[in-house]
Amino acid sequence: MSEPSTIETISGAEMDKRFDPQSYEQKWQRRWAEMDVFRVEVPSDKPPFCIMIPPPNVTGKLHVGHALQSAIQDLLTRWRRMQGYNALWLPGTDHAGIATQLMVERHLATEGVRRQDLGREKFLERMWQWKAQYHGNIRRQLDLLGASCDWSRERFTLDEGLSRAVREAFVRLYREGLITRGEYMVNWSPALGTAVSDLEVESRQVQGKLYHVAYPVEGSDERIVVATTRPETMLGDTAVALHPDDERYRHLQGRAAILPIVGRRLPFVADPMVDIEFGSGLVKITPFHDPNDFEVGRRHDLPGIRVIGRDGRMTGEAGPGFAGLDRFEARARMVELLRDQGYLVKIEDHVHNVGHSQRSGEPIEPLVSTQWFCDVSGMARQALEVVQDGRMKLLPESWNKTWEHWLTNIKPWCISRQLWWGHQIPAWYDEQGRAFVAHSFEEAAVQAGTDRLIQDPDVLDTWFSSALWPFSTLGWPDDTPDLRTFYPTSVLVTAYDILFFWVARMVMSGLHFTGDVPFHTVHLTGLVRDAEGVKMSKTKGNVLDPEDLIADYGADALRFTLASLDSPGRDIPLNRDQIAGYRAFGNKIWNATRFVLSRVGDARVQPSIDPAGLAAPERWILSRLSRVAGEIDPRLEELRFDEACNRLYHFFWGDFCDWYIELTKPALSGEAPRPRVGEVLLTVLDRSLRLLHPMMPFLTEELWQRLPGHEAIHPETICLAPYPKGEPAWESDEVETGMDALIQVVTRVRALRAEMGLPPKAKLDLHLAAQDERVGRLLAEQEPLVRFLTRVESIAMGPAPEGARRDLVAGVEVAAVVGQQEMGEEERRRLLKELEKLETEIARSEERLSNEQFLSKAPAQVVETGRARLAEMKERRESLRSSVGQT
RNA sequence: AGGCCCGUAGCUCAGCUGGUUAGAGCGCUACGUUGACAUCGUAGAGGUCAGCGGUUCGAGUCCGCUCGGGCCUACCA
Repeated sequence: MSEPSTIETISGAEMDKRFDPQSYEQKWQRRWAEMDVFRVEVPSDKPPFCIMIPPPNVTGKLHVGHALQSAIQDLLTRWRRMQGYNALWLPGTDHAGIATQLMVERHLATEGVRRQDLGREKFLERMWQWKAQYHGNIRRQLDLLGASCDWSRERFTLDEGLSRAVREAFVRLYREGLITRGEYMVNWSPALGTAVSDLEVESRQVQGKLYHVAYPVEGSDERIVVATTRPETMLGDTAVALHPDDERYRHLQGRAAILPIVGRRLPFVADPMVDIEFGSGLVKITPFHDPNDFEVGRRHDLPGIRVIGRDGRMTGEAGPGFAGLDRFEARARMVELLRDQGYLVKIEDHVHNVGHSQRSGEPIEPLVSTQWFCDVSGMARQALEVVQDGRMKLLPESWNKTWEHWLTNIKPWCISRQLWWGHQIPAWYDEQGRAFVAHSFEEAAVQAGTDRLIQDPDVLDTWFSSALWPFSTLGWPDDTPDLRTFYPTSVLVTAYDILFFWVARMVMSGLHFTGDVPFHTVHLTGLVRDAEGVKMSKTKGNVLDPEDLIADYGADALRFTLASLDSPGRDIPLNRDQIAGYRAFGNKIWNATRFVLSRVGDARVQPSIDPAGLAAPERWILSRLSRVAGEIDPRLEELRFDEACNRLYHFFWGDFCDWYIELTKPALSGEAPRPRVGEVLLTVLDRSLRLLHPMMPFLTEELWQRLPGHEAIHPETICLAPYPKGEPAWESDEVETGMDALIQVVTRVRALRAEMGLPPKAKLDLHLAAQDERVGRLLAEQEPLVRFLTRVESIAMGPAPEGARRDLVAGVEVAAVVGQQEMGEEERRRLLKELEKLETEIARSEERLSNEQFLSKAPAQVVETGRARLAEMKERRESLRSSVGQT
């Protein structure tokens, strides 16, 4: 796809009028790769900065959420790199156990093949082929975005290195007694044929039925009533529970009920789990098919009966009429039988929550099963602490409570999965079924004293390996230079929807295995939604594909859009209009550069500029640039990408293009020459491009390479040029105040023209009178500029003549003389309306300024500005009155 | 049931520790095209900051309640 790229000289101002991102974006991505600019060296004198990519599914496709996260990660990495950090963005992918295996199984199904037909080995071969086929997609897409990853350090969770880390972690936890194997109630997904963790179960509200069933009491004519949403589980009942304090059922204690249909004896047990208020206050207990009942069963030593199997069908133990039936068919059958035999008391509609398998969508079947569990309670406490004591920051902080709540209510993590794609559990069984957990078969064989061992067929939850990602990718468990240099990493950027799946587990395992947090800061982004704020989904057809967006608008526009929409604590509505808006910004930057290059003659970019000897417009833009540059680092340090983007956008478009470039025109044309305008233009452009580079890497590189003299900043690439900072020597309040007045005067005159309904070319004479002497001087010096920008005939410095239309802005009285022009009715009405507003404003201001409380309690500064404001409003009122009064 | 977030211009959103006249983008209106850019320029219209109460000299901002919307956690059979 790529013709060999040549390093031709890119200069000259023969630029197209419209910019075309396609023409240069991938060229630069290739060239950066050839120059190897993103590879980090270790050890290094530079301070380390490191971000681990949240590894996407190795065979997946990046969605806009990935694009958002990647844009931010790349922004941070490029910014730190330019600041002189040894900045590593480590890329990689996840094997994504269930998701990927499902994909391949579905693919096989089209050939009429099941994985069981192939057998484990052959099936895994297919999996690896699949991985090989799609693996390149992720890199290709990240390249499209302009990601500055160090691909020499790319990792995959099933790589040998990471697999070793997984085995090491497993063995350690096992030896510490934190990983155990046991028979417990788990969330079983019949369609997937595996257990899943609590997090992989999503509860959905379901319109169901509540069946009230009569159970005879043994040795009497009494019948008690129990309620259930799942009558089919009755077949596995082994008790009926009541609350120990429930007076109504005191007489039942020590006795038993008889299970209808089956006739089994069900002892009554007293357990506080029963809610006296709900239903009859009696609960049927099915220890093997309900998580609560499982606990009750344990407490009372009740037997369990497995009536539903792993395939979701009734087992032989369910009895002849049921064995082999699907669990939902069994429900219908049971209801029918109960009704026929007079046990069914009533059926009510009942809205309740039912756990569904997140991956397959079907209802979870709670089953008792032998699985591997990880006790994370101790690690959870540590993870809680590091947020509380500030060793790790969650941003936005509003997540702290959720973090706390989840970690304090955490249960053992079921880590085994009945799948083939993943890290096979490093446990081997001898012929007696004893388990030996070890790093390898050999080690297990030594422990067991035999090599007649069979490895546990199950694999680990995908998130088990992801939990080790921040350090396994750096070489852990070995003590590597990378690990020493980059761990703990700097920032984690991810969406809040995997806070528990992934972030919490990384923190827990990081603290446990390395004794340190895996990252200092977690930046939780919102979820990207469509223009209406609706979650994107394939079925709704509202999915925006980053590749399409890049093709339509360019990667830079997409990146800038995403970064500016990343406000804390909010989901992100993305629409094409916004991206088009930032593409226009790219075009603006392109054309501003085109203008500068075509007009600056021999001038060159200056590494530094001494403002002494420069005229006010030059000193103004340098001052503005310095202030904006000084605002970017703090914003990026706080991860406020939206604010950083907005400031740069407004500086470049507003200050630089709308004003400064316009201000240079009379100077460049020779109409009103000023010193070193070209140098200033180029230097401001250079720094602006550098400031924007982390957000818009391609465009800024493409343009920066064309600036004469850019080599003095960095010989090769803007990627490695220093990130600009504020230049205190450039900043001047006086110049900014004066130029601000000039800008406001110009704006006011233009508005006057429009208000008076004057054609743009109608003659106008201007009188300007500044209250501040320095402002007056600046206006006088720049008189040709003001004339150029306002297109007035003449400007006189001094008080307004009789009959002029007067106004006051920024302490400057602006008076326009318009020949015999009469004031129109419309304009007169507008002025009167404005005067009226001004009057109420003045009244309010006077009231406050005469308030003793305000004067004594408010800070002097506030009182001061209040007074100045009042004075200005009064003057403005005078001006307006005279304008209105004279008609 | 508990927790969290949100309600600011027609739309999507900023507004930091309370302090002048509440901002942006898009959209809308009028005008403008002999050269940086029509992916543009100039000027403008548009908001009782969901509601009520409180704290304060001062509240979009802090506190309480109400209404409306969203999300997350939870075993009510």
